[in-house]
Amino acid sequence: MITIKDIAEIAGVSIGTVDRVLHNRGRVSTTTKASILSIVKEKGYRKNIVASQLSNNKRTVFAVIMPLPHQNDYFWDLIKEGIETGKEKLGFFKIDLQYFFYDRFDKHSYEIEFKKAIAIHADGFLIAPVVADQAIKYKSLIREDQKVVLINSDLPNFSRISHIGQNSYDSGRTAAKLMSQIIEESGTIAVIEVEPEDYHINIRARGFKEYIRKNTDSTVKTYMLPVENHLAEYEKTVEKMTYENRDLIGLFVPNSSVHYFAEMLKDIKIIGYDLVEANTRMLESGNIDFLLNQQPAKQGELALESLFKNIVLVEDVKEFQFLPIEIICRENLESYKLGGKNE
Amino acid sequence: MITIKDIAEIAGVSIGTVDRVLHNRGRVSTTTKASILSIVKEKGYRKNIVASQLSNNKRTVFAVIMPLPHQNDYFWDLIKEGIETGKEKLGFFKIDLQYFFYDRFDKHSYEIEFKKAIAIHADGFLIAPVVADQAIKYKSLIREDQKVVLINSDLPNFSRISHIGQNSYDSGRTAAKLMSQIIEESGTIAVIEVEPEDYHINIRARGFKEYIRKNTDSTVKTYMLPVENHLAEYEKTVEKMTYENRDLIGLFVPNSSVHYFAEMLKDIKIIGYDLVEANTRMLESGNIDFLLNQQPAKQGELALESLFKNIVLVEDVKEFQFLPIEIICRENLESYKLGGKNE
DNA sequence: CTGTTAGCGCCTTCAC
DNA sequence: GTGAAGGCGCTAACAG
Repeated sequence: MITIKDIAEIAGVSIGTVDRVLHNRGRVSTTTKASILSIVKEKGYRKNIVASQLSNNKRTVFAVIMPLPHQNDYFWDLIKEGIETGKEKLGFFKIDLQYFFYDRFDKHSYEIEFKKAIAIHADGFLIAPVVADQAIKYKSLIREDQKVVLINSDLPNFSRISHIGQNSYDSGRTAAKLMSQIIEESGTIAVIEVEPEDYHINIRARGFKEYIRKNTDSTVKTYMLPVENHLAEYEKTVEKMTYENRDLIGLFVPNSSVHYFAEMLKDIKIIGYDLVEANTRMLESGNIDFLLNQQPAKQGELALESLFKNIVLVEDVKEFQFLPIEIICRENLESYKLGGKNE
Repeated sequence: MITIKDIAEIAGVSIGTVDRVLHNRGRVSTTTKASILSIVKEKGYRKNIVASQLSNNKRTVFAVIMPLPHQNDYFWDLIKEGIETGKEKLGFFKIDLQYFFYDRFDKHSYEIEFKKAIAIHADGFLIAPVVADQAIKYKSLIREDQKVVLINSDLPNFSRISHIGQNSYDSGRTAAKLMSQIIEESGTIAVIEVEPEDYHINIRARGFKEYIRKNTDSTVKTYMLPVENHLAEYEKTVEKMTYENRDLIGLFVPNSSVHYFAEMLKDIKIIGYDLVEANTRMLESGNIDFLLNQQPAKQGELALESLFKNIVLVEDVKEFQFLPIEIICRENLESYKLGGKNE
């Protein structure tokens, strides 16, 4: 592995000069610059980040903008954990994390937190843009040289180095496949949808419905997820669902709120999302048949790793990083709880 | 973060002395040693590996001892890939990998390769001890100060810093749960077992059988996996299986050879293991219903990471690291192929 | 037994 | 424009 000193020697200049052209700072005569660059290219020079980090005294700071951890049944807490372990792994590299949690149900919250994040002049942003319209509205506050990674859901025309998430459509289809296997005969299957802003959730619902229609004799019927997080609202929805469909055999809830429904519904097959505490309990008790998982922790970890790779190591990062669609039932649940972090 | 220099200052000694006690090299008076250690503890000193690596000129070398990558339908190649990406992530840290591939079907191969591995005086060993008896027989050749990580299967009384694998019993139960869901009525389910030396495979079979017996009305019947990898042998087994059981409704193959069976058997439900090429093709075509995955790549990566952590960073590593039991069907297969490494 | 010193490869400041 | 020099934190060799 060639070093900056080697280059200097070959070019017949000092390491200071080499450094200058490598970082595009200070003035260097065009001739020496060209000669240095050609050596760099020819010899395949890559900077030694270990040395670089040691010497470099500035810390790189990342702003994490995401919903309050407790929202969506603590789903976001899992993401946060992953970000944390990502930082852990980066060990002695000088990176700072600053969190900005917004209330996803409060219209103004995103703006407030986002502007706070802008103010710290971070080198990179890790954003979970659940409130799509808001995220798009303020995105121009991010400077060109600040890198962003979008996590969990993607946004069109949002300039970012990477999006980390899951293929929502296939995920819905996977749920449908399972549903079709576990129902004993055909009937009506209820599908929950959500407010349009959270569109990747609805894509799951679409994948589910299209699969069921194409591959089974069952019918699907759509119900809206209560906007207010009150038990009474869920009860109303469940009542309506059961009243309207005497032949109700299954329910698909494309997000973490499946446990609310599972608690009230017996004798039908239920498939939902996310290994949040409330859901895993229902899975264990048998009220929920399958949960799909989107590896929130892994998403967080990958997101941080990607920012680091792009900003600190100055390496390219894949524009899309889709994680596996994980299927969880009672029998393999334990193996997921441990998550490779046991004992 | 406190540095070695800070400690020296506080203790009123030179950094050389501090270094000596931290590395247990050279003689240091008991008093100064005690005082330094107390400061270390009190201030929570952790060595800066970035600086350490930069300064340290010796490379640490790991010996990887595993079956030939192409064996078991290229399963081991997946493990190897994981080890490789693990190394990739360790980037500029000076670690060397040396592979020693043994032929798992050749009695003497393990001994030969293992002795070669011993000869390089590695700092750590990453061993996949499929041939349990051999591995145990020669383990004493490893020195006390050499750390070992066992991957894929574990060995009793084998002194190792960590075992990385999967809970075989639960994995069998998970397969059984799926089988019980997809069969339409009861009948006979064939289960394949293997030579006893590969015992974790048979534990899967046991988990499967016990679940089926307890939770369904179906019967299970055991057949042995052909020792010789000839198509004719598989054909014989399949013939026997179908001839003996007119009501054959399902087949469980607890390892990667499921595709041989799937190719010949129609109209029954089939569950097997591992996302090797031959199997994923059968999953796509519908001949196999579910595959369980044991994250071979992740296993490899974790194993390398664990060695690194323990040897280079001198940090503790969990003794058991069990990975999730992953369920794959046609609909989520694509998401696993990408494996977060796409685009 | 203990202190000093010269690097590891890169970055930054200062002087010419 | 360019070079020289000091330092990041740790290691290892050398001198007492």
